[in-house]
Amino acid sequence: MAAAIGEQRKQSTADEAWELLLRLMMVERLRFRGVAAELDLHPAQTGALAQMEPDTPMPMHELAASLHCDNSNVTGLVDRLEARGLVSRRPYEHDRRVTHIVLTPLGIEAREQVRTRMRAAPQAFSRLSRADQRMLRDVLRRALGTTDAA
Amino acid sequence: MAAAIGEQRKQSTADEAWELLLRLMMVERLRFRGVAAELDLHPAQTGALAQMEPDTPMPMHELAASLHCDNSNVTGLVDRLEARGLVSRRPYEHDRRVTHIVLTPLGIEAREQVRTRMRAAPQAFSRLSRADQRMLRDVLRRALGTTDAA
DNA sequence: TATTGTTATACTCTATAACTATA
DNA sequence: TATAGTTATAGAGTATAACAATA
Repeated sequence: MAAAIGEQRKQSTADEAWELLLRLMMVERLRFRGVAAELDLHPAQTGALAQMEPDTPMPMHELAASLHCDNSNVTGLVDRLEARGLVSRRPYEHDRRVTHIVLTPLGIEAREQVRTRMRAAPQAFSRLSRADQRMLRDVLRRALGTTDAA
Repeated sequence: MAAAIGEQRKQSTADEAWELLLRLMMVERLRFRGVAAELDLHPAQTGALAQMEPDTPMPMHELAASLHCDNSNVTGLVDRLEARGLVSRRPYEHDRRVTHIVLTPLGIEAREQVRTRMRAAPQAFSRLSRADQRMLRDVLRRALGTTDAA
């Protein structure tokens, strides 16, 4: 039952941890989708909102870069967010090629919804003792680099 | 610079761990996309392949369930995988409403590619000591339930 | 009656290429 | 020349509703 076709050889400890993490993320992805659906937004749209800061105009090409997609993609994305009243375009005087995007009050609210809902730890974590939670956090800090390296 | 608008109040230890995890997954998502792109497949298509087992025919509605999407979605998905020679449809005699999907040899190979490439732990984990790796794995096991509960 | 898979429809995402207006 | 954003185009994902075949 375990050694089916000879599929899995030796799995390192790190690989085992990664497998567990993938399983967790599969579950959590449903939460993402649920939040987006409740706001009647496409997942990509919630992603865009999550990238933005209130009162912080963002050049469209910068949004494209954060989303790892083409500029042309952002045009339509912003069109639809703007039609929904969540963001608005604003010309940027110092470089007239650039257009800035800003969150509207409605957009700020939606963005807060997304962030607060997604920032809550998964249910699976509440199962852990406080010591385990600290251990998990500290190990992840070390993995990602205490400073900022990703 | 840290307390901008009063955005973040108190963040629990579990929430901190979750935030780190989200940061990790943002990076790893690029790996997913890269693997799919290298195989010239859409991410959803690689997901479908990953769900299937070699020599294990799968009803289409079951595939839809694993992917958390509608049956009608799977029709087109399988159409395209079949056109690529990665899967094939097979009638199921015992219930003639059902169609089974099976991986072709080419599909098995692609599925192996996807799985082996995605099963490797992220680079961030190699930065950890063996003790940390074990700790991470064991905590995650406890979080997800040693048995199977998610 | 309920389920499986398909079709039709509509909307969104996504990339590429060509275009403009700037720089 | 290079960059920012748009447009046009094409292909894929996704859901809903309606449908035929089967249970």
